[in-house]
Amino acid sequence: MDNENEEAMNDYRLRGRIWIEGAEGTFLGYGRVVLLERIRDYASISAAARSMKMSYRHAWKLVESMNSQSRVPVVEKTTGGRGGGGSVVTQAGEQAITCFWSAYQDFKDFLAQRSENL
Amino acid sequence: MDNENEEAMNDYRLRGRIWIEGAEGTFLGYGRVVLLERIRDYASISAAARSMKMSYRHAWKLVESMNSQSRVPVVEKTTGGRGGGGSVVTQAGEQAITCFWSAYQDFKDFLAQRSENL
DNA sequence: AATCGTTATGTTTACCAGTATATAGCGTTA
DNA sequence: TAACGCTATATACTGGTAAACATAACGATT
Repeated sequence: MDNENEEAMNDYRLRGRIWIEGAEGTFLGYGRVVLLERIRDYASISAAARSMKMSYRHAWKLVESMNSQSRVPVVEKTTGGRGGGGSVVTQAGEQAITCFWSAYQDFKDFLAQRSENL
Repeated sequence: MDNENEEAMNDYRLRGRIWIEGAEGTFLGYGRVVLLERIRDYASISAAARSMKMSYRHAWKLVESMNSQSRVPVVEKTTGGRGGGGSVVTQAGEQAITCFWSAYQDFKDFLAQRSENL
């Protein structure tokens, strides 16, 4: 196909974000899910936060927010003991992760699809 | 259908936002499109801004941003004259409005669709 | 009982987007 | 030519969010 006299290529992109809202606002978003995954990987909120260059305080608040909006906690925390304690992502947490990535993938497809012919 | 022993109704909602990006970042978003529509309705950036309780400065910046990212301006501004001047939304602006609402509607459908069974 | 690294939580600081304020320039109309 | 209300633009202020800082509590292990 000859491109010479065609309209200029579309250099606009459709972009966006999605999140899952619960009773108190955001329940799950991109950052929260990545945090969950890292908590799972490191078995520690503080290590997860460090790995994302996020302040522990902030990470802790996010976990509180998620737990308080879930019937079953997404993260179980242990205080004290050998190594000072730690945290694990529950089955419900794993489901939340999967659920979000599923919606996220569809959303990415949607954006790519609708980015053509803007 | 008997609801007694069913899983609790889903009280999560999938939410999100979308915007169209150009070379310098956001080109069109919800607020910008509403602003465009009001500029069209009032034939004035300042009246449009007032009607949205948005500062004139902010509105003006948004218009600059949109115009600078569009091959053809979306708003044409007139300085001085009867009434001090004014602004009109161009054909390209109208197209931008339509284009965004179209994507927005599809996005709303997507969110509603994916909100079921979270 | 001393240690360790984590969870838990309050307090202060830094930052930035948007608002407020102020002023100049413009050009048609009366 | 005076006036009007809008565009144009600089500077200062503000409020809310995230980061930074600072401790305290905890409990298995040694």
